[in-house]
Amino acid sequence: MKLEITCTRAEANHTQLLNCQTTIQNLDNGFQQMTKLLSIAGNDVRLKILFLLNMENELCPCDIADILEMSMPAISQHLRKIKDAGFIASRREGQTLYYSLVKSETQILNTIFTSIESLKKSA
Amino acid sequence: MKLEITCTRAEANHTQLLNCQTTIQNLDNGFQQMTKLLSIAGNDVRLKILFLLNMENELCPCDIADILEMSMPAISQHLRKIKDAGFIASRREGQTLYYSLVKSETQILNTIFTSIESLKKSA
DNA sequence: TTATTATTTAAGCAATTTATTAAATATAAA
DNA sequence: TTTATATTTAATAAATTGCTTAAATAATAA
Repeated sequence: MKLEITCTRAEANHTQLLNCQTTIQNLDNGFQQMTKLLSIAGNDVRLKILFLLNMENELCPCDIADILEMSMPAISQHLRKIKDAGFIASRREGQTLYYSLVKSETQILNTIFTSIESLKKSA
Repeated sequence: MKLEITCTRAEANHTQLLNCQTTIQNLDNGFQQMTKLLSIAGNDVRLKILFLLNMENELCPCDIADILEMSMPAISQHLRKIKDAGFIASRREGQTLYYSLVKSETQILNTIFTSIESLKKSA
């Protein structure tokens, strides 16, 4: 495992830096998966969609569009992105599609939702 | 609080939708702050920087550039973005700037870091 | 079949992101 | 003062994001 040192300050501990590099590389899978979740949730609209699905169990695109006062295509495209990432699933009932959280993939979101609620207090 | 209903399906419970809208609006401050954190952390490079700062307590831009094998300006611009958001701080020691996490603002990240580490197992 | 409703998809576009390269600061050393 | 090192800033440019509008599906109702 190579480590190109560009910084010449004495304090730079090459062993420390190499160790950091190894750790980051070993956790590559974790970083990839977590970045996927956070980049999905790191958008105002999508975070609200995820929160709402957690709160209401399932909602159709139309409900979400009404609640967030946004257009259907805008919501639909966010839903598609979240679904492609595997964090929500849909079931059809007639013309209506119901979206819901894939619980096994979204455990970390519970911490985030709780935190959002607690941030209210300090407002 | 108005609610424009665009969906005509019978199951759509207007009270439920209005309640959702109220909840989302009441938590506006929480959503804003959480979106800020998640949009910062929802980038591969920045998530790794935050993880490294948590692991090593403080690092200079040069260390981070070496570890992640990226250019100094690229790292510097990520650091600036994280710092502008208030999640890291810096102290100067001669020519070197040391960056570290602002603990009070990054508690939620601990859950995320733990999760990254545990995702390794299932790889 | 035709019309209506729920939803998605596609095309286009403005705004944002993230890297690169080159130039500017800031501190320390010769 | 001149030079070197650590870092930031600025100017681009390519890629991505997230909306809009219009068209395409899919299921239901008339």
